[in-house]
Amino acid sequence: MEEKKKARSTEKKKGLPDLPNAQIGKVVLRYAPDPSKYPHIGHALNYMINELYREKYQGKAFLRFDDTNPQKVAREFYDAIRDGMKWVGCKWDEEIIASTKMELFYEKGRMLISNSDLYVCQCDQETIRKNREQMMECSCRVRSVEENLELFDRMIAGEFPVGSAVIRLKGDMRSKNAVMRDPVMFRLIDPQKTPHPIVGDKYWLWPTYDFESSILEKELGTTHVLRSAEFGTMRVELQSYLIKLLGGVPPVFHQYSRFRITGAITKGREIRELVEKGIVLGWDDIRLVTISGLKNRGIVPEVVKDLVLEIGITATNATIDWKKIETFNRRHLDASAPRLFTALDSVKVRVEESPVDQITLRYHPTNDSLGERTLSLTGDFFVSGHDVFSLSEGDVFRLKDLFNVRVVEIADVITLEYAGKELIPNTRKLQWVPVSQALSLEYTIPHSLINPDGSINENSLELRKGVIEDSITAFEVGSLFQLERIGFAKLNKRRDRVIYMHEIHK
RNA sequence: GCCCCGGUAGUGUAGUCCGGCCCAGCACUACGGGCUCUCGCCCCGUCGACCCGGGUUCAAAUCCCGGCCGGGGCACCA
Repeated sequence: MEEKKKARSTEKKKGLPDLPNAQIGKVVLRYAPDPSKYPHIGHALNYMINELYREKYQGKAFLRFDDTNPQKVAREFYDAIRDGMKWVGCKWDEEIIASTKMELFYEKGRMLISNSDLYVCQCDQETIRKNREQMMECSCRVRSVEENLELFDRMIAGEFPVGSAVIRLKGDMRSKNAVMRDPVMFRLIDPQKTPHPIVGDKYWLWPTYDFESSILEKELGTTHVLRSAEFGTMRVELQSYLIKLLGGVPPVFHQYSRFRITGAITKGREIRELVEKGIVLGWDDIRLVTISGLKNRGIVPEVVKDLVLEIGITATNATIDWKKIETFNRRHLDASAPRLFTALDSVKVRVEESPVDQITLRYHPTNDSLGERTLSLTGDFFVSGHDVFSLSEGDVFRLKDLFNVRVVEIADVITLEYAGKELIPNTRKLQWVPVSQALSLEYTIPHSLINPDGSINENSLELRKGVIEDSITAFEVGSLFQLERIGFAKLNKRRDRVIYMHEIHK
């Protein structure tokens, strides 16, 4: 019994569950973002899910931009998405931009019209909506193939005003699934008013998502669609139906639930509001969970994988605690980040007759590859004000990794005296910065953007000052550190003798 | 309103298909302890859950029915 329990607990653990109908080497996946927003952690998770399955089955993956709504897509997002995917560590074999496949969509449109699967509908939007609700077919449905073909080409040519006609699928107006009730496959969009960032003002007639993605699913030979549940289960029937009409085999659809992050704003619209109101500094603000925000914050991409493996691809709504992200990140950073001494709200102390004038310290207690630095000492040090606060005259404490000191006098400058080199068990140990090697530190601490009551926290950036050892100048801007006894931090910039950093997390 | 889907400790999950090996496993958090020249990492321990009500059965987290709660969808968005 004991053994069985053990087997059960160790057997799982790593990796995502198997996909149905998946064979090594034959899986075809696609990342299908729509370039109308900056990618956030949710997209990162989606990318990673696909990436993990691509690896698991040694499959093929496409990056496919579903950019068939010129009213929404914008140039800047294509690169933001590519960058996000690269950061997360996703690989793709080929990139497809849907808007460059318009002739294919038209060709398939004509084919389906010829097969009487599509028809031109000239009812207005409201009528279409009502008819679908009441399961009623409209008279446009009986138009001849020839006439449909002619109208289709005239729509492509821009001869119809926007809104005056659409192309619909001859579905099933009596279906329980409302999506199957003759959905719109093409609609008119004025290219003069909203030119497309990739193809400009060339096209009037644009496929809808269901049509576009189904065509491309078939062309690409997609075997598995892994996406979040926001697409809805009703679309699966439609898209499968369309793919069959085109002579393809529908992929396996796997839709996992969306998730929330506690203390973070994940809705694109709300992030946009924060950016526009100037509450955050931009889409890459360190308080945001956009991919660029996380990257800026100092979250390492491995965390995305950790999260996916932890959450899996279940249908239940998951709430990710931001603390979880910190925990995962801390583990990665703990192994790789150099340690540095910092004193916040620094206070100067003087050690009289300091017997040591130089010391070499490792950047990491166990990671040899990070090397070491040598600090020269004059007897004058900075320590954190917070530490000094609780000191009384006569107290003995230790300057960490250096020697013990006894408090002689607490005045403007705190005077200490050397009190031995040997480590005394249970002594307090304070980190220190030699005055001769101290640079000013501007330390920003990000707090949650949301107050416990749900309102926006307008003061979510706390600024603290201190000093940091000048060893930091040996590192590049963007490097990640552990400031001992303070937290993990990222170097943002250096200006003259001032170092700018922010706290990634404790 | 109409369609789906889901509800296992504070959180995330395993188990549910094919009822017994589950008086429910793992991880994070919290708490306690150990290690450590960091308030970090690591190690050990403790608390803690099958939404509710019926039914089927020798036996139900697992099957059936009803309820409650949560999520998604029902666009000329993706």
